Amino acid sequence: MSWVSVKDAMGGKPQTSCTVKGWVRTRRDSKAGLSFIHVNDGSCFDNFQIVAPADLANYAEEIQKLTTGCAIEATGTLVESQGQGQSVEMQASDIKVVGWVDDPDTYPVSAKRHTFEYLREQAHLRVRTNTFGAVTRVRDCLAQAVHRFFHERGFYWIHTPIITASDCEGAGEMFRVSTLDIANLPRTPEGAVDFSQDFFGRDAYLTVSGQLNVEGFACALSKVYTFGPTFRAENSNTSRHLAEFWMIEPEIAFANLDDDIALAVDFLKYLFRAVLAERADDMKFFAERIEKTAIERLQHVIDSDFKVVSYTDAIDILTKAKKKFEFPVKWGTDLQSEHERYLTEEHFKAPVVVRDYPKDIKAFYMRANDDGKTVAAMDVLAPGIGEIIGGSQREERLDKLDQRLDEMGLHKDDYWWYRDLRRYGTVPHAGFGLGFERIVQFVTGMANIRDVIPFPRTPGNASF
RNA sequence: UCCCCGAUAGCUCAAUGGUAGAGCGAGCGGCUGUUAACCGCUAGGUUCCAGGUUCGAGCCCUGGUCGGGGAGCCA
Repeated sequence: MSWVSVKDAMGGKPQTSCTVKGWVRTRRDSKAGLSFIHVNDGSCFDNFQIVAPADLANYAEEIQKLTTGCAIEATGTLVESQGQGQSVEMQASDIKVVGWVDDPDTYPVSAKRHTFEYLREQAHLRVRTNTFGAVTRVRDCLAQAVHRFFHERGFYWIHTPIITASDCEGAGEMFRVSTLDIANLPRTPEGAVDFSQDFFGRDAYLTVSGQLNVEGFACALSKVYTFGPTFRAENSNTSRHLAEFWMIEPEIAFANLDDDIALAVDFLKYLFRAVLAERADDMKFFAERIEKTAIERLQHVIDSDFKVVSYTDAIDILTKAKKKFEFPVKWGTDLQSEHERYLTEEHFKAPVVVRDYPKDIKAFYMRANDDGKTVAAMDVLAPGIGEIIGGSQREERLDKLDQRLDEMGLHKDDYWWYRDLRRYGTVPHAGFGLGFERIVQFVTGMANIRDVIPFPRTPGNASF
């Protein structure tokens, strides 16, 4: 039998017949001889009102026993609603109960307010709530927009490896990947674990970044990006960190830091426009119930000219600021989040790009500037959230790259293929990285990053 | 990982070291073209786990687990 989504039913023509399927959110009985059933199937934020007349064959036996969470299939005629709150509803002629709720008293997602902390323990059911349904749709909208943005501009999506044999990526603690018997590890004569007997014939890890890999593809296909899972084994217990998260990393060839910044600005504006246009229903909910400024702050970023300021000038601004900072402002040290927030929220009152950071606080692959002190790195700071993007122009000159590897005590042999890219037709290139969940957080206003990913993985928690 | 706070009914929270309570949810009934409706009644407890102090521990002490806020690290 054909059926339609709740979204389509609500936009349907009165006096037409259809079937909808979904899960009961609430049921109210009226002694006027009918029940009101609100059904949601995830196709949109709103619930669909089904009017069940008492003369349905299963009215007393089943309809009046429906509780939150039951799955039903309802067939009837669309009519203009006699009540407030919806324009179209269904006058049902047949309602089948597809799945009952085993014990309504202990149904974990009953029709009442729940804390996000509690719902996190019910991650398989929390998506049936208004908030998590909305988060899921917005997350999908953003993911689709990410691919659309790059596709429209001729970028290729590169599936960089999840497993890496490179333990020198330097971006954080890594998860080891191994098939060795932990209870009975093979040993070398010296007593070390013998990874030559492991699956890959050496030690291996889960990736912390696809950047080094994707640089190779940029130096052949010109415009590329990664969008995939990323893993950090850091013992971080914050509302902004996950052990498993999704990261987006574009990389462009024949490009400098200015091109990189322009791309980042376009990218953010594109994503925010997409979500405002496509998920107005969910964004209205976030603005009403989660974060009052959810919509206006996206619009603000879309309408703003991003300010671009050098790190050195940013230090100057912070030094002259009347505000007292907990951490001292000093050239050569990284900006604290309080410093970043001052720049974007108080001084510029707009999104800010800070560029040209001291080389000693940045990674080896960032391109040395002519001043000998700074590198072509940039961070995009947004009001209300702080750092949202980090990127750089990459060092394409082999002698300069080797110099940095030496200075930082890294072994050239470990980077042989990365160095090859500088030996064979090297070109200026640049890119940036952005944590997908942080964008979802910024857009929705959700305070904890664990609530914007379906099944969060954090230290001490890999449930579900 | 560090600092601070917390864990009691399905959920959110009360309870001077002395009989464990309320609201919501659930069940039953009433009322109503209703909107997370409203009114009444009923049921519902290994007080996170393991020890300890005490005549007596939800409450005090020790250790642990998990959660929250902040910090660091970052995306």
